[in-house]
Amino acid sequence: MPVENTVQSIERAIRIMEELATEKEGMGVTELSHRVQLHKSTVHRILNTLLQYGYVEQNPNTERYRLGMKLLYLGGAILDRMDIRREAHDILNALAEEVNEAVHLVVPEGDRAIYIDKIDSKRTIRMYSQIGRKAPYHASAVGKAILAFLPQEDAERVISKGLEKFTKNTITDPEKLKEHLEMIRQRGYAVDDEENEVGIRCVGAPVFDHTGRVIAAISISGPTVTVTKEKIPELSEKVMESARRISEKMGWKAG
Amino acid sequence: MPVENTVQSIERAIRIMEELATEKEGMGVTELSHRVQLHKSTVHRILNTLLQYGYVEQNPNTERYRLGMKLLYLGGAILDRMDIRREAHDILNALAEEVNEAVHLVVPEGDRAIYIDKIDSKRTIRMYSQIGRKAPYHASAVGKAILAFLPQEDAERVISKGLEKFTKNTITDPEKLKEHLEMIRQRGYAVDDEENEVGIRCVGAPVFDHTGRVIAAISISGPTVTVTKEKIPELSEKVMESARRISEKMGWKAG
DNA sequence: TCCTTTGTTTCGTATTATAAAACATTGTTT
DNA sequence: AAACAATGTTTTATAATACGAAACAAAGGA
Repeated sequence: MPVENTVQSIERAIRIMEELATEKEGMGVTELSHRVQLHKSTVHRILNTLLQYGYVEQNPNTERYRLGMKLLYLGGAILDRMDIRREAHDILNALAEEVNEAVHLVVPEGDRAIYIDKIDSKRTIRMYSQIGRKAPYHASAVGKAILAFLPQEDAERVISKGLEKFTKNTITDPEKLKEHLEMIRQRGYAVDDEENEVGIRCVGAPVFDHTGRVIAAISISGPTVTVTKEKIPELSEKVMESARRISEKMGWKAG
Repeated sequence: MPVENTVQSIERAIRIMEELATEKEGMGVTELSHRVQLHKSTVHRILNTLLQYGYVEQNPNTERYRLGMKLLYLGGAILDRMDIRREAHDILNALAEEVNEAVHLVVPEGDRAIYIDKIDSKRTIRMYSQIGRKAPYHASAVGKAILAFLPQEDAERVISKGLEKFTKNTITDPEKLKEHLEMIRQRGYAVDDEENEVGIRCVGAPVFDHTGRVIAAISISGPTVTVTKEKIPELSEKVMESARRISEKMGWKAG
């Protein structure tokens, strides 16, 4: 998708890095050039550039390339500017300890919610998640918890872009979603009942700042075998309590 | 520093992103073009490219540019491939809780040690640190803890590159450092006594893998007013115990 | 030994990125 | 109100750069 007034070679570098992000063990030049549909020597030259600056590293034995640690520096700078991450971390830790499931913190980012912190569960059967990844607003507990408390015109804009179907449980009817969001506003928490991913259930609650705006959401997430429907009442109380505590740390006042 | 067979415009994009990483609140086009010494319209075009792909974002009110969340996705992919981070996190949390100081996990990265996880202390007076940033081997507790257990030729290579002076306490004499590393090997822990930064003291210990190689280090770090010299014996025991537990999780066997 | 495959290097030139100039907008000063 | 200053954004001729085809080097397998 070429965009106007952009630098093509930078776009190519971006494509290459994003392709490398999908392969934990890295990739060779030939495979990568097939994937991004660029000539092998072009890919090699771009990789060499990224290699010189630490954005890519090469395994000397396998000669495969993978993302380099310099991206950690840049990502770390972003994490570091997020006050809410600092404020929420202990509360998330305590919550994860208490319920023994994965716990996540997300913030709104464009048309999706982005994971900015997580505490993994200690169970053998776990769900997979990754900082920096995004979740759809309408199909995730954290997304719905944010959507329910966004200003109406913002929520309308999200809904009007269409509600993609991820599983047979995903809410794809705008009217149905709006009713659902009203219910979330009444209850104070949201449930993703295998709407985003089969076999995963999440209970989420919104976080507010000093102006009363929703700025984030947290969730308790796990496989449906451990996050059962019977547990929802208990988990919802706990996630709301933690969200309230984080909100207060962000300057929110009840009422 | 131009390098051969590199793509100049990609290098420029990298320089721009790294400059933006130094300014939490972002920067305008004009300031940025002064800093990277490129024409304003060139900088603008590169920024626009990065903007389109989420690597940079622009505050609509101030028009300032800052790093974008896509870097969090790439950084998250790197964090996610690190098994040690997953294994160590709970142990680090417990340690931080126990000593009420900042706790860090670092791994070797080229000629420095890079921070890949941290637990901040709950005290009012804290030290500043950031995931993705690097510490010099010879002047940090984590660095020295790794250096002391590296194969001799690797340690020699590090030392032969010169020992930069950061404070009046920094060890800059190669012979003195080698004696110091021997002491660390005997004791099993390292101390950074305001060698990297005035007012900061750290106690670190190495982490080993199943082959017996040093693969990481952890530390307890804080301002000298709370991490006092009197506390070093106690803190060293605790940091070594935690490092040993992480080592075992990484497959290390004593003996 | 020959063949295949992969990563790396070379180099002519077509394409791309540059940067100077102009423009649009906002805030400040006279 | 008009003039000025400063900033971000757009336009465009062309110099510079990036591209990609071809060749090369090395390793592994038949």
